[in-house]
Amino acid sequence: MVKRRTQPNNVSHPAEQAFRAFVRTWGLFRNTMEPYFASFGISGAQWGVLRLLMRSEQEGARSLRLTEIGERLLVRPPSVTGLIDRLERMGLVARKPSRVDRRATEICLTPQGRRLAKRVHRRHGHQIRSVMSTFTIAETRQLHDLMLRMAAHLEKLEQTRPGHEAQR
Amino acid sequence: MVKRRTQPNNVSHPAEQAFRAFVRTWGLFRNTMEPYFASFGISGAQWGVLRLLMRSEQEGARSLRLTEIGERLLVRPPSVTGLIDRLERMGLVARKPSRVDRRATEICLTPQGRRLAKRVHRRHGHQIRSVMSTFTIAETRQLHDLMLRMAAHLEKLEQTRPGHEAQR
DNA sequence: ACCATTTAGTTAGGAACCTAACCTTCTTGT
DNA sequence: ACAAGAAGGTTAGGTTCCTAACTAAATGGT
Repeated sequence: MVKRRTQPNNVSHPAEQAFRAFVRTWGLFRNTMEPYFASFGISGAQWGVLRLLMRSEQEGARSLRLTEIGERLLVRPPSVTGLIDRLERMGLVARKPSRVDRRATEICLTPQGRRLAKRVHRRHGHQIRSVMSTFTIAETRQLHDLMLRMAAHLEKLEQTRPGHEAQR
Repeated sequence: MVKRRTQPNNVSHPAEQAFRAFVRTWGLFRNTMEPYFASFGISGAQWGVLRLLMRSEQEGARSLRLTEIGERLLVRPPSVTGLIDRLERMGLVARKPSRVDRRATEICLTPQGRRLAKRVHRRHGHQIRSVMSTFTIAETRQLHDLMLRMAAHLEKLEQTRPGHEAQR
């Protein structure tokens, strides 16, 4: 019985420690953010959509397609369908058929959705700075840099993953 | 109409940039890890449970309570119930009533669950190092440190949050 | 001793993800 | 021109999370 490539018990590779810390921190982050969004009557994912629509309005685009929303939020089409269904039922968002492509649906904010998005946006900077307030500016930039690098790496991994032909 | 505490359009605070990068990276991370776990026929959450049980076996404790599992995985009791239900149905885990506390249930690995956990564990180091392979060792340690600090901060925030009496 | 509270776990119902399979409509190769 | 394939979106069914409300057992104060 040969022991190979195995760390001594309880002493793991630095990569594994960082990996676990990342997972755990995400859990705590989620547990912090969801109640915050709930205080506005929405979820984190819903804020993602509202924010995206608000942004694209500011850039002159009045609406987005489901597919575009999914790509930007890293979520697959069926999830977007459900997300938009609920936002539409809440009166925050509206679907309208695209003129140029009869398969496509355009999503835009309703006036009520726009008001809510602005209300959240006004408080959001506060919330973010509160969550990030343990870090100095230098550390914040370090984190930003590490996250961008990791994201780029994961995107590259995804492209080279087997069984990855036509999807996404 | 006074503009206060608002960043010029599209140029956000460093904290906000890091925050967004963290969220986006998590999305990519999830999209990488879930298919990996799926190749073993389990989910990330299920691996969390199997790993915890494997660890506690190594430390001499043959079983864990639902509540303990939930605390360690940062998940609430009803989620643990469902998670264990499915693992039990898959034959990877078994429930048995505690002798010392008739309210409590002890969860332990079945032989099949133990075999699977070991099989995943053998590949897991590889997978982790592949995900983290963009980082130098120094950067990995930096990430680890930042994550631990952020986790500690979020735990502190949680304790000072209003409406937080007897839960968790 | 006994009643009130706390703790362990479950159930019910809802949101956010996923894959697989499907219908339409657009695009493209011949 | 037209059939094959790609692309936009939905439906079906499953997992993982949540809160609220519940049962049963343990604990603790008087």
